[in-house]
Amino acid sequence: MAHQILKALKDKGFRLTKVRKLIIEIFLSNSAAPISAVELKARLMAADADANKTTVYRELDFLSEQGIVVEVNAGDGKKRYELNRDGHHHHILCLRCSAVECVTVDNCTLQEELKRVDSKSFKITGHSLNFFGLCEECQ
Amino acid sequence: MAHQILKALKDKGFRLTKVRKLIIEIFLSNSAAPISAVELKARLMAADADANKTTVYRELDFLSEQGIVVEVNAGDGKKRYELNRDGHHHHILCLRCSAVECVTVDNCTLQEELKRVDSKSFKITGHSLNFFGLCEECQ
DNA sequence: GTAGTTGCAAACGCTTTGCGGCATA
DNA sequence: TATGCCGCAAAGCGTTTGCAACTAC
Repeated sequence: MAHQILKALKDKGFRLTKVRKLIIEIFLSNSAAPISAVELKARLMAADADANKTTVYRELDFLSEQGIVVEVNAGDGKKRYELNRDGHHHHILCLRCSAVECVTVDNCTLQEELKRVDSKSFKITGHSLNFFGLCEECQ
Repeated sequence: MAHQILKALKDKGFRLTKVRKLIIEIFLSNSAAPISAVELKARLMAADADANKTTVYRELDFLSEQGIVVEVNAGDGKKRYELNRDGHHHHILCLRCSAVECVTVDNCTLQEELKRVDSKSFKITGHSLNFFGLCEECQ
């Protein structure tokens, strides 16, 4: 799993540093929810790989540019990232604790809306759907 | 139009200052797109009512608490606000210039998704749907 | 007069940048 | 060794807070 990503990076001439490998590993083993830079830094720390926050931000930027992760906007002022998986999905956000969860919507009914909206002057390339509410703990 | 809002505020014991009245006026005459604090400050300046940025932020907070405006998250790190109108609607965002437009979706088909999602541990109270793309000028 | 409101300055949280040094290939 | 990567410090941006002065009612 990780090998494909690592190999692809190496083939492009990028280096496989300790931090980079660990971050990719963390993303691979963290399918549940998008994580922020601060959270990622904490995870690295917990894994005995204390990386500077600048490095974390730069690495997230890098992985995003490489299409390995994608930015997820939770609307709480923090950027979050998750693995760039194939499946189109959306997110649920807790209004109190800002927890984020992924939701798989079997058959995204937004396609009709998209067509309707696209007739306007805007050229639509994508959409994001967020559900807001309270998670189990915060209810 | 404005009178109702102003009267309601006055009845609650809040004061109708020059800046507050002007901001409400600006929101009323600006149905097209949600605006940010910085944009609002610029509009005030243009109307010969130079308000401090702190005041602008506080006033937006206040109007939001009073339910007169609602926060709109464009995902560009800036909070935006629009009049709290009855109609449920969504937004289109330009990926290049961050312009925001409102879209009225006749019959929001998200209700089914909502029910499906609500069965999970999250207690869903709302949702936000944003379309991304390029506006006419940026294409 | 008394609360609600304002401006100023300073701080905040998250993110980015500049630069010298380090380490992967 | 050469380029990519790193940490540190500092700055950037949008936003918030503390405090004293002000003003609408």
